[in-house]
Amino acid sequence: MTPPTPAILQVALDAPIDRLFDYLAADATAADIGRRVRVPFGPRRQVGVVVGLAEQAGVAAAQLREVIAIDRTLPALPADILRLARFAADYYQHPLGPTLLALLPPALKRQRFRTPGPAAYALTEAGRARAATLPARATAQRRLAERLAGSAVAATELAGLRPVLTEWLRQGWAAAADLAGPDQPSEAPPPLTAEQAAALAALRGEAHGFAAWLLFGVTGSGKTEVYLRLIGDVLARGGQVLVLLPEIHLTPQMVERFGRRFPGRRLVALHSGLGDGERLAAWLDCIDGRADIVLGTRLAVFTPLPRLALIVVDEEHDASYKQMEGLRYHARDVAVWRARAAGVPVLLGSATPALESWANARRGRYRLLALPKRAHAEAELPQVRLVDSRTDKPKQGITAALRTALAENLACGEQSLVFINRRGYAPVLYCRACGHVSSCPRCAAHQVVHRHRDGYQLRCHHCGLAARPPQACPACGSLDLAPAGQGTQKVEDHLAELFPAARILRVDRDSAARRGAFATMREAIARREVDILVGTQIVAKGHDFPMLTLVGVIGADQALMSTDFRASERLFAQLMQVGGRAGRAAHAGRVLIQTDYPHHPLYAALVTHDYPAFAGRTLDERRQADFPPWSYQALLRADARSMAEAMAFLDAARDLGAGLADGVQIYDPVPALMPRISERERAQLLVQAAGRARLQRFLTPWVAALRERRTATGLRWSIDIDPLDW
DNA sequence: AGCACGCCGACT
DNA sequence: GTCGGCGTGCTC
Repeated sequence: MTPPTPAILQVALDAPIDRLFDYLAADATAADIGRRVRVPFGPRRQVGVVVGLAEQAGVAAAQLREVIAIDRTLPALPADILRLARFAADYYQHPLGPTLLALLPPALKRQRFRTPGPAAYALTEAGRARAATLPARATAQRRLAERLAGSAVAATELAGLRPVLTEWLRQGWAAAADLAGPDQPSEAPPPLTAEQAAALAALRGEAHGFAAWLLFGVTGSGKTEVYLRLIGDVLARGGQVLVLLPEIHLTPQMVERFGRRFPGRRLVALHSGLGDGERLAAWLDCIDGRADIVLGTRLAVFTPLPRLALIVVDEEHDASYKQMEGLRYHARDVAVWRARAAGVPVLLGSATPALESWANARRGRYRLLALPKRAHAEAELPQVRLVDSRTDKPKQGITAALRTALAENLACGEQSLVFINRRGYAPVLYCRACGHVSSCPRCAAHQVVHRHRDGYQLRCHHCGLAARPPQACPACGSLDLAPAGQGTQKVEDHLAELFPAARILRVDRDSAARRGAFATMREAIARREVDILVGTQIVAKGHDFPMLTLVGVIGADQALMSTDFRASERLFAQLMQVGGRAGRAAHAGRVLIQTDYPHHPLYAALVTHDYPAFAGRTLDERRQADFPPWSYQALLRADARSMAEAMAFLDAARDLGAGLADGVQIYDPVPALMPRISERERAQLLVQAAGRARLQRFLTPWVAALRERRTATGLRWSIDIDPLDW
């Protein structure tokens, strides 16, 4: 009998090479596909994932090396996740290895195949007997026995008792256990409105098999309640549910709400704010099928879930679903693909759907469900008023109309929000003598004035460079320098002058930067310890502030001037959201928007809360210009020390693509909207086609050819499919 | 991405 | 005379 030929493993590695590597493994079987392996790679060792088994290697036998170890202690990545990764790698033109390794929890990318211990421990019967007869001097053992006396205890709470625990486990006095869910009754669901009931009935009618639903519901219409009801059905049938949320900030609130509704269910939060250990434990709960509900940010879309039966994407229009580097995926789109592959429904929810999704609903690819009214009958949509800032000239950014409204609200003891999407004190430092403005030495951007200790600091929002403000103008020597325009800090100062008795809180990335600061601020607001909030978009996203009855919007107009064709879509969504903060419960709300363009159709649609009108008009404009969603785009970006180098690469790329382009339009390379960041000159090349398939057929060979070429030193490039940012 | 190999300037 | 600059090429 001849010994069996050693199997050859095809391994995906975290190297920016779009290729698999073959290794010898004497005892490997098909069951190892999806498992982690440690392999020698050049002079180093690397962790990879087995993606296939072969009888023959693609390289000469002499080149083959043995795998060092196969990790058989952890579950292998299931086939559906391998397929999902392959789809994402192909579609987003990213090598498979880095794609696969990006979807593993960071703890699993490390060399040592350390398996995490059980999540919780409990006493065994023998342990209980032992505990009763412990001698008094066995203090550590007594402490352990006391901790474990009740129900199971989480491993993380047994720190310091580790050695004793190990001994007790060895003796069979303690054992791994499941953490018991809190033993409380589930919160009674609120009654449904007629619209919610209708949406739910439609969803329930087709709860099996793939379908993509767009749940279009105004803020406060109770989208979450629809999710919760549907999730309840799925859980009752034994399914797992994946819920995607745009921001880490939103997960604690949602986890709490889901936890109250489904107290006996295993709920797992998955986001980048977790420590490596917690993240691994959460991921293992998912892949092993213990988790019932997974709440997570975009990366959670790749989580293995053996019983997956429903995917929900909340605030589906949110741009934070798009990854901006590496594998530049859009979690909503990946979710739809995954749902189709898994044969389960996917529910996309938003008050202001992405125009891509709206168009998909109009084309019949997604089914539209609408919740046009607020859930509480008494809570009317906020009244939106435009303040003409050409006639009511703002002082320090605030018009008389807004000042009066703030004073009124303050007098009634109600909360107000002043929304200004500009961090810092003022957007620029300006020389009144010659007109010079502060600019970053490393970027093509202005330096923003920030308050700093007792004075000011100039900061670049692109590269982070901070500098002391000059005494005199660097251009003309004049001493007449002044911060120009408004930022959150200046508005905060000005409001403090206008309303000395008011308690003012600024909420922006700077003030919320410290870990937990945001939660602390949210609690202060909820306890009504704040009269006026000043904030950027960070406050606009999905937070309930029931006492808030007035929202003032400053400086919205600048988004109307943007060259980015998506700027107006973003502005509309942002203003709808921030307006939705006003008057959610029983209090009616008011929104005041200061603008020089009170007749602009975008604002007109806001006043009437008419997203469909806005979307319809904007889609028509996009169709005229042949922009997405009427076309599909890919953006090749390059950066180098000089613009000429970046452009030369893109010129060559364009020439390389010219022969491949079939039904694909390749535009000329142009400098990026932000042509210099951190002393790197940036340029880009747009490729566009009428259909996804056409674009893909072009991109695959083109990007492969680009990767083949050796690029000039110091030049970096990347490809972004369905780019959202210019 | 790392990391080694390889061919030209300023140092003990 | 070497130490080291980073250009170029490879990793089963």
